[in-house]
Amino acid sequence: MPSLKMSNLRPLPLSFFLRPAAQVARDLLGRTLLNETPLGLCGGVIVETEAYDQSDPASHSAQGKTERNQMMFEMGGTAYVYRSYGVHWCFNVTTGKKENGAAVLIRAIEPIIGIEQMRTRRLQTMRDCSNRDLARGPGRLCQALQIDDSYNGHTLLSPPLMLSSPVGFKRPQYVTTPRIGITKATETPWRFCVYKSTFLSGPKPQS
DNA sequence: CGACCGATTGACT
DNA sequence: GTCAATCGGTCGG
Repeated sequence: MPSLKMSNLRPLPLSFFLRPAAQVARDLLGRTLLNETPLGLCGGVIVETEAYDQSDPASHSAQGKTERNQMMFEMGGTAYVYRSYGVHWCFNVTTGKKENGAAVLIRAIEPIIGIEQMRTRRLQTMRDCSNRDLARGPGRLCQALQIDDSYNGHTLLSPPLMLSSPVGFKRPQYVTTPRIGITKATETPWRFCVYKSTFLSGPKPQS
């Protein structure tokens, strides 16, 4: 069984998030995303991220602030949670200073802690769910970790929802690809994937 | 106001 | 491979 000591439970500091989104997206690979729910701690290791910023036509922030995207303009380290296709939640962490309008979408984790409670939530909409499918994709990840709009605007610098480093953290090898589901604009390679992880969403980034 | 689209998913052919 | 679910944003009339 995974150890509860997988993470030191110290959140990543504000300074980590006060950088360009692409840098933060890359450096979040291999970190832990944890949520303290009524059923206990759950979470895992981040294996896939995407960066968005205000100069990017595909970003929600490209057209300025609205009621829906306002949290994307909060200080780095703030949760931005939005509804996708009217059905799913997607979880982002903002980067840079207030009003910067940049964020990193967390697209997939390798589940480590609280696997049973995550499976319970996923089975509410699935007949069957392998460990691999618990949090592979932004909507699935939010359901597994019980992240919804009540977390929108919440700081990630303190519990219950936190980003931190696993014990003995080392930056993993990674690859970049075009982002998933983007049809606007000239696409930039702002999707970051842990090399050869089996917990990635979408098409395989390497042969 | 109505039509269409999207940083998606899951069931089905 | 196809397609529906479901809702806020955006754009045209």
